[in-house]
Amino acid sequence: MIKPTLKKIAQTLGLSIATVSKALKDYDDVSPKTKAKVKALAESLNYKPNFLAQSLRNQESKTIGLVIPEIVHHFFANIIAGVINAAKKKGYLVITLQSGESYEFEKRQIELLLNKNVDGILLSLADNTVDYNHLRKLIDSGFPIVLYDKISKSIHCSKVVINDQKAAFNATKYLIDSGCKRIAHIRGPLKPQTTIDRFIGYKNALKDNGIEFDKTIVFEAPNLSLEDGKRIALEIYNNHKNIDAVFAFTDLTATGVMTGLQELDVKIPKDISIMGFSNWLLTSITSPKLSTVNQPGFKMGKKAFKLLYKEIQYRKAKKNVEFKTIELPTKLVIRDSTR
Amino acid sequence: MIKPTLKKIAQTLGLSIATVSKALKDYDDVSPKTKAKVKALAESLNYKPNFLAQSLRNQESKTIGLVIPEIVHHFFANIIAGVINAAKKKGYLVITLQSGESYEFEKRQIELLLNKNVDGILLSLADNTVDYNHLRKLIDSGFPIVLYDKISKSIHCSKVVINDQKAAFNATKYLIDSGCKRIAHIRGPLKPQTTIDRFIGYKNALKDNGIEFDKTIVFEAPNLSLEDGKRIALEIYNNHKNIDAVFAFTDLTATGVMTGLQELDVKIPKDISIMGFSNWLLTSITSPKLSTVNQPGFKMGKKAFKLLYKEIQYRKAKKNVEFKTIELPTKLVIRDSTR
DNA sequence: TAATTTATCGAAAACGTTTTAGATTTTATT
DNA sequence: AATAAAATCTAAAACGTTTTCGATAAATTA
Repeated sequence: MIKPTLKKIAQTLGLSIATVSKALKDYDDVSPKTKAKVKALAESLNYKPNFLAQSLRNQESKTIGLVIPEIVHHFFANIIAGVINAAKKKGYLVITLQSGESYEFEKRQIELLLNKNVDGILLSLADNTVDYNHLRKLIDSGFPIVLYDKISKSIHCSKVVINDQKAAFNATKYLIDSGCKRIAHIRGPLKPQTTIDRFIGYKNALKDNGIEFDKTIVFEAPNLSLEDGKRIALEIYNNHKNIDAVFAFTDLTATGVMTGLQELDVKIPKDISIMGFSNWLLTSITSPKLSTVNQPGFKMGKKAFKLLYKEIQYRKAKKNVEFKTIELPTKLVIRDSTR
Repeated sequence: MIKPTLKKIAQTLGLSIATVSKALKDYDDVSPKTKAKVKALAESLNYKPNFLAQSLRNQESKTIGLVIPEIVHHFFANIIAGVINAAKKKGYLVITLQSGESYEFEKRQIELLLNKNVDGILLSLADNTVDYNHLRKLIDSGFPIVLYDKISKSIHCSKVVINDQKAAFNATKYLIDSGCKRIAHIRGPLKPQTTIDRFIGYKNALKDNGIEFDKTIVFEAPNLSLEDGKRIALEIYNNHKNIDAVFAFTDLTATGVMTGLQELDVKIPKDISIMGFSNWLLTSITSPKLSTVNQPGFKMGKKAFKLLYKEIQYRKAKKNVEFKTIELPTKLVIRDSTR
């Protein structure tokens, strides 16, 4: 009923706590006989070391913190799953916290995690985070942090990202190669690096193919919502009749544009090609099915944990850690919303 | 740089650790003057008590475990968000684990959480869990557990659910009231109570309205996937031409049926009405938009935590806890896939 | 002034583990 | 048989708290 401890085992066996502890960990200054006795009793009592005591003594909690902008989000949910999956394999547990895309929350959540003595933190920057001093201090103090997805180039630490520029370049190039000449782009919230990079990729693809960049057909979707997309659809229909393709920052907005245009009797992809980004579940449900760029969330979560784990190990061994940035490959997924 | 402790504060102030500890907690056997001194120094050093030490001493970790069948799932992601949100308000952190709908995993995850000294566990049963002894033992030992969504009536503990029977009854009744006479049902995996209850609700609605139950138009979707739905669409088209409505266990399968039928040139909702369940994001993206039953995931997560929290408090105070089952209301969401 | 009460502090045990350093016993060596 | 070496064990400190209980000092009462 009551949880067995080293003390109890020691008492019933007439040994010291130290010997019991060492017996269970196969120290070689414990005789085979006592080892056997101790292990047998521990087994029969179903002894499990008290984690809190271990953590306190060893100064490591075998727990990491994961702060996520939005949990209810296909991509981020995949990341959570990937992190938990990889962590479990190394005996780590994951405390998940939501930043809600707010800088203030982000700061508070990190503090919470630090007070909880997590061994490391996985973080994706909130959209409106622009002051990185809280992070820099932490990193300088030697605390293991790995940034994933929404990173900042000005923070010096390990990161896991996709190559947004390249992905956007390829997506745009596909549209061009399929015959589109006037390609609109829908940007996300302005601050994140992802927004900037996809925009650059888009522009580069235009330039490389001799298409002049026109800022009047770059729209903004601050909420990345379906409604944002519908609003932009109307805008396109009313003021930019000659647009023949839309490359959107994310699938949901792309879907909004597509359905919005369809309601105005625009034919997809005959009149306008639509390209999304992320490869959410919904892309295979829209009609026509949405072409998009696959963003490997699960894998990103796994890689991010692995990087963090390595850093934790290095710190423990007092070895020098050198920061690394892992770039995960994306893949163009062509379905039926593009020519 | 290095984390301040009670010891350090005590040393620099020439006090004992005990006094410092008590000063910070406003014990009344500490003079106002020393209280002020201690608090001032603690503040300036940004002292935060070591959580592990507190937990070990107080025998509570202020952490709960959340085991979820599938993280990448609109409904469950909402639950995670709800739990984390409610937990944060009470100073609790959440360790999330995935059971992957496997009984074996479920058992192992619970053990993991127990070893981690969580103060309580929130659990949704894996689809193939049929042996509840591991849970019963835990509950009998007085460990706080709250079951949510996928529960078992034979486990005696607190629960948070929706009234699946009633929800299914209302959904089916809506189809009947709108003129449908031959209504198919798509069941989920057979074991979970939710599958059973929605099936009962469906049957009851038929009976109450003088429609004979016909088991040949009850289909099974073991994976609750889009493909399951498409397969069933074909089956309906080939062998059950007179079906004029489908009530599916979940939105994704409903969408599969709908698109499958549309590919066979069946008109939705003119020829066949489609009703889903859960109100996922995708319901407003399908064409036509899917009618469904709203299942309040976020709220369910919140309520589940609150119930667990209460139980933890009661246990600590050694008060008697009486188990409670909270039934959350669902709502019929009528869109365009039903007449 | 002596006795009593009250205010203020600190020593120490406890939570359950890990690990160092030393103690004790056993075995091997001469 | 005496000594050295090896094998096996334990005491104790440490991780950082919390809390009980006793000690001391100050204030009050008689």
